[in-house]
Amino acid sequence: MLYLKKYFTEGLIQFTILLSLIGVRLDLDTYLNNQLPPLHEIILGPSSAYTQTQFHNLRNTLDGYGIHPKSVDLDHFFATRRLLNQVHSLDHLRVPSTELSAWLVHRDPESVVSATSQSGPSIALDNGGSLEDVNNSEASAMRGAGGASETNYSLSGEDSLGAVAPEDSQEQGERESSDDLSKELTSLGAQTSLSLQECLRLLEATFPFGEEPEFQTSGSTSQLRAPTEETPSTSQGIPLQAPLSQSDTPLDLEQQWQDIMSIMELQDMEVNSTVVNVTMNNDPSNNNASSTDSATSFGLPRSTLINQDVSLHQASLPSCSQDFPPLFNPELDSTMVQRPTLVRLSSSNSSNINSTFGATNLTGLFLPPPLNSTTNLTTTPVLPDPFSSLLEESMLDEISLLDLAMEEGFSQDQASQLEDELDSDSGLSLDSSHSPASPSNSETSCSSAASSSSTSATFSEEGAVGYSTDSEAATVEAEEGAVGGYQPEYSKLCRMSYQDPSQFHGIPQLESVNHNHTYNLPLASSYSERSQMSTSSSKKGRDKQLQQTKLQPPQDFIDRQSSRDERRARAMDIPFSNEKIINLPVEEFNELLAKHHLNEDQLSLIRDIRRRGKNKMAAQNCRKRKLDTILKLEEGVQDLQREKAQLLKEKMEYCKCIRQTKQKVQSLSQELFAQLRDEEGRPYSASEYFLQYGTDGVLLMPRNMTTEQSNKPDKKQKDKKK
DNA sequence: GAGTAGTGTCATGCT
DNA sequence: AGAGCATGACACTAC
Repeated sequence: MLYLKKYFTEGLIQFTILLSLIGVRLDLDTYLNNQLPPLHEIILGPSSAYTQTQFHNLRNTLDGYGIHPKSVDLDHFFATRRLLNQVHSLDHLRVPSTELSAWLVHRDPESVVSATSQSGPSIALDNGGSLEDVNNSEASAMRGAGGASETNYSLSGEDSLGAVAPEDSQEQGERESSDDLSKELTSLGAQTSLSLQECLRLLEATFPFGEEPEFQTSGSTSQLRAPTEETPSTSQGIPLQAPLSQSDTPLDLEQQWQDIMSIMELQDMEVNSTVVNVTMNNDPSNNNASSTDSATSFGLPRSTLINQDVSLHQASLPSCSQDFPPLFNPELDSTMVQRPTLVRLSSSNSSNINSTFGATNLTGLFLPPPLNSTTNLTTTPVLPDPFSSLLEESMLDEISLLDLAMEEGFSQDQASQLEDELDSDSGLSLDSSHSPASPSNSETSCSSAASSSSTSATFSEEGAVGYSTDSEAATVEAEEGAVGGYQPEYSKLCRMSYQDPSQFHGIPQLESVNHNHTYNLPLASSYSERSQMSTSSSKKGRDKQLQQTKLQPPQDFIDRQSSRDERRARAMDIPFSNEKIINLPVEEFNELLAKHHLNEDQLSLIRDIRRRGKNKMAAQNCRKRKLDTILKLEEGVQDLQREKAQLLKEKMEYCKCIRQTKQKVQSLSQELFAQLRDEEGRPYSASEYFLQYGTDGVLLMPRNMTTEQSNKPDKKQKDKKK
């Protein structure tokens, strides 16, 4: 658990990640015990109901809908969003890494145990031959997926790709037991390479479908070292399957988790062009520290191991931009380009790849299917599709879209707004805080017929709300409880609706109601406000305060809670309520003043009260408008982010399509190239010639041909219209 | 005690 | 010109 602590120290984000993933892991413990589908899904992403539930839970609890803007849970919320985004970015990383572990197997027959027991993230670097195999398998997987013909594309003409070593004995060995497998692999030790399919078939034959220990588990340092040290035990025919899958399961989960973390952190790091740098990037702080306890594969130990056993030094990371520049925009590429890092760890000879498959590999890095297909071919056919479908569809659709949308723009305010939208009752009472007959009531009547009927009926009874009715109204409001729970919080403010006096024209009572009644009876306004405050279940403190307040003498309470103008009005013996002073239409107001013989001080005070009351309501509306404006802007941002996410998704789909097309073109061109013969019947050398596609067909062009020369197709060229 | 949110009030400009 | 509205700024209060 030490590594957990270390992750904890890295911040709340990782804490949240841990929490969420712990849940997954717990589920998968039983999942594993039942010998059910492999652990790939854990690494690859939420392909099971567990993760789905997990994300639903995240969304339900942490997406802000149920979080108050001031709630500290928002920290979890935003952290979770980042987590989800990070998980999104993981989608294309897992499979390539898992695929590569197979190469460790075939590369070093002595390390069968390690390769089979370790995970994909353990980077098995190999030389050109391996790469060729990878490409072959990848291409065949592509063809298989695309329904293309099973043309053999062993790339016979490509010397640089290294040897293709399909062995008949290996074909037999794939049906044999693990003992035989070990022996076979041992016997193959002298070989530089063998085809990926053959190797993986052997593995598949040894490890029945669904278990696949070699791909499920992360390679720990100790385990990685074990093969070379404990080769005899392996070669002695010890059953590989059971012990590995059983004993390594708990550790594997940890390792996979750390692999996830490692790759997540990798994505945040700058991609280096060499494998050594990449591994160095992994070590220093996070991964190395986290991997020490559980001996995860991404730390320095693994790189050391790889350097020792698999000669990573010769590996290089080809530049993605070489082959596939225009397809990536900086935004998308920032993550996509980094993903190939792990994949490239296994690519020791990029030039070979590029020369033969062109953008295939690079595009394959962009999207998982081809690499997945490779893994799929040999290990779990279920893996790739669920992976891609879940990550690209489910996660992008259900999580990424929303999360991306919320990533920047989903503020606490919007969270509270959404919360309020779900909780219509609470939103009705905002302005009722001032008094039962306050504008909120009228506004409530605007938004809720039920509540308006009760409140407005109460307050319009008298026209100008009297003290008694206010008290009653306060009681009504308090009794309504759910409708009138006053919470002077942002989210409640957001629910304020504008005063719309025009709605009440012709209805003097309602028009009168449609104003702030703060200047009503002091007791009514403040007391009812506090009553409403007490109705809020979340304001227990206020409730206690209210209980104490209720015990106090009413007059005392009135004096204390009255506004200045109310007190002044009482002191000046103003014969009508502040409610009337403020809310009456100017004509009625003037008539009211005319009815009563008032001195100058009284008139001045009344006019001040009216002015201040009007201004107070105006200020409330102004603030409400501000908030609504902010919310609308945030909604706009959210919409734009959703749109952006959708566009990104479409872009990915287009890129996927382009990649597949490129692969097809590449395979066809290779097939075509292999069939081409010169005048003497000899095949053209791939190092000397290449195929150029033009509008009039395919031209065979010498590589040393300059651009100008290429414009003159008078050289050796053949038009192969296919 | 400081920070913050909510609210009331004033001043000002505009309709 | 007066009334009303909108809004920035400030002060007060409660948390």
